[in-house]
Amino acid sequence: MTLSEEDYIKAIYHLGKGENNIVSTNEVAEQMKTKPSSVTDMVKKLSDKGVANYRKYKGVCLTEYGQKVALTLVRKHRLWEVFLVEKLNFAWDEVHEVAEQLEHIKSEKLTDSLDELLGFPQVDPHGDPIPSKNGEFKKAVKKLLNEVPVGTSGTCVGVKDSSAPFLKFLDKNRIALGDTILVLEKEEFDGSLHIQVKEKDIRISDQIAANLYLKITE
Amino acid sequence: MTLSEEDYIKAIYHLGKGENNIVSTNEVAEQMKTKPSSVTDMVKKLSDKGVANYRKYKGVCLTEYGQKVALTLVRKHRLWEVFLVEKLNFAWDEVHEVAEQLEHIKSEKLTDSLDELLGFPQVDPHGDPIPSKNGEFKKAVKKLLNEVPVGTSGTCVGVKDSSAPFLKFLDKNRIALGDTILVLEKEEFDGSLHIQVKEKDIRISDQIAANLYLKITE
DNA sequence: ACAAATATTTAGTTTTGTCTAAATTTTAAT
DNA sequence: ATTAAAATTTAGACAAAACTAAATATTTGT
Ligand SMILES: [Mn+2]
Ligand SMILES: [Mn+2]
Ligand SMILES: [Mn+2]
Ligand SMILES: [Mn+2]
Repeated sequence: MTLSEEDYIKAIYHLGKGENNIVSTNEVAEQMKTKPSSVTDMVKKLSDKGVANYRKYKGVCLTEYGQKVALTLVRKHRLWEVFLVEKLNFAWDEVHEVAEQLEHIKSEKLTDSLDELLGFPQVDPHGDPIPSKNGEFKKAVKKLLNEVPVGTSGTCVGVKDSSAPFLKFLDKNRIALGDTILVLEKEEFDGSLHIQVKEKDIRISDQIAANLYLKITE
Repeated sequence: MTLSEEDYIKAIYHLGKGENNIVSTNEVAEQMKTKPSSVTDMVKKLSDKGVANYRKYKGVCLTEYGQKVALTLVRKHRLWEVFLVEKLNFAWDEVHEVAEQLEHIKSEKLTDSLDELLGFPQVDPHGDPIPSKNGEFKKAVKKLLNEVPVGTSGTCVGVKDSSAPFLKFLDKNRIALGDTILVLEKEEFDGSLHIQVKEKDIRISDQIAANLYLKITE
C-alpha cells in the first residue's frame, strides 16, 4: 500500500465514522483536499486492490480487509501521538502533522515495540481510543458537552475537533482531558454554557461545547 | 526534498566518503539499485535545485548546501537507529531498513527531541558517528583490523559492513562494540587472523577483519 | 414530470521517478 | 593513433497521483 492509498483508506474510514458507511466522492475529496476526479481514480484503484467497494455514482466503502488496514493505520497514528507527547514532550496540538507521516512507516515490530514502550496506552492525547494489535477497541461512552442537560457532571475524556487552534484554546482556558466538568447553566439565546472546571467558573460558547466529550459520572 | 531525492543525496554523500569526492553515474546506480539512465535524470534535477554539481560524463558531487542536507539525513538515520536499539530493543542488524524510512520524517523538533531523549549519543549502534544539529562530527581515529600489525591491541569501535549477515556473524562469535581485541597472529597464506576477544582465542578470516574497526590503545 | 442545480465521471495533461534501447562519449588496448 | 570496450547520456515509454475542462448522471424544486 502506498502512502497516498493509505491516506485515502483512512479518510474513507473516518468519514464512515468507523462504521464503514458509504461515503461520497465529494466528501473524500474535501477531506483529502483533492479534486473529485482524483478521488474517482483512486477509489477505482482501491477497488481493484480489494480494499474498497466502489459503485459508480453510488459511493465507496471499505472491504473487510480495507477496514483491517484502516485500523492498523489508526493504531499507528495514535501510538505515535502518544509517543510524541509522553516521550518527546510535544504539546497535544503539535502531534498530528508528524503522526500523519509516522503512521506510514512499515514495520510491525516497530509498532508493537512502541506499544510496549508506551505501556499499551488505551487512548491517544486527544482521548481517541487506540485499536489493539488485532484491531479491537472499545468505543467509549461519551457525550458532547453541548448535548448534555444542565446539572450534569462528568470527566472530560476527549475532543471532537483536534485542530491546533481548538486545542490551544483549551490550554489557554485550563481545560484538559481528565478534568471534572459541571454544567451550571445554559444560555437560551446562543447556547453558550456556564461551567465549572477545577474550582473555576467559566463561560464557553456553544461551538466549544460541541467539540468536548464528557464521560458522565452522575 | 522528496524521499527519492533524499536517498540519492545520501548515496552521493556516502560514495564520496563524506569528503565530497566526485562520484560516477554507475556507482550511484549500483548503490541505489537503479539504472544509470535514472541516475542521469536525477542528478540533473539535483543540480538544478542547487544540491549537487553535475557535469556531463564527468560525475557528480554535492554542493555546500547538499552536504548540509546529507548530514541532516545521516543524523536522523543514526539517531533513529539508536532509538530502535536503546528504546525498542531492536538488534543492531534489524535497524537499518526501518531507519531508512524514518530518516525521511520531516520535523526538526522531532529530531532534536529524539536526540535529547537518547542523551545526545555520539555514535550509532554500528559505531558510526552522529552529526550534531549543526552538522559537525569528529571522525574517529580507527583502523581496520586487517591493516594492523600483530601484537596490536585496541577496542572494537565500529563495523565497515553493517549488513545483517555480518552483524549476525559477530553476534554468534561474541564480538561486540566495546570489546578489547588483541591480534595474536596473522596467517601469511590467506591473511586470516588469530585474535583474543574477551579471554577467548578465535580465528577470523581476512574478510571479517577487513570489516572491523579498532581504536588502538597501545 | 421536467428543468435546474449538484455530484460524479471521463478525457486529456502534467510531474515524478523509473525503465529499455539506441546513440554518444570516454577509456583502455593494441 | 585507431579500435574495441565500458560508461554515460538521450529518446521514448510507462505507472502513480494529481489537475482542468467537458460530459454525464443524479437529485431537487416546482
Ligand atoms: Mn498520513
Ligand atoms: Mn489524535
Ligand atoms: Mn531512506
Ligand atoms: Mn548505522
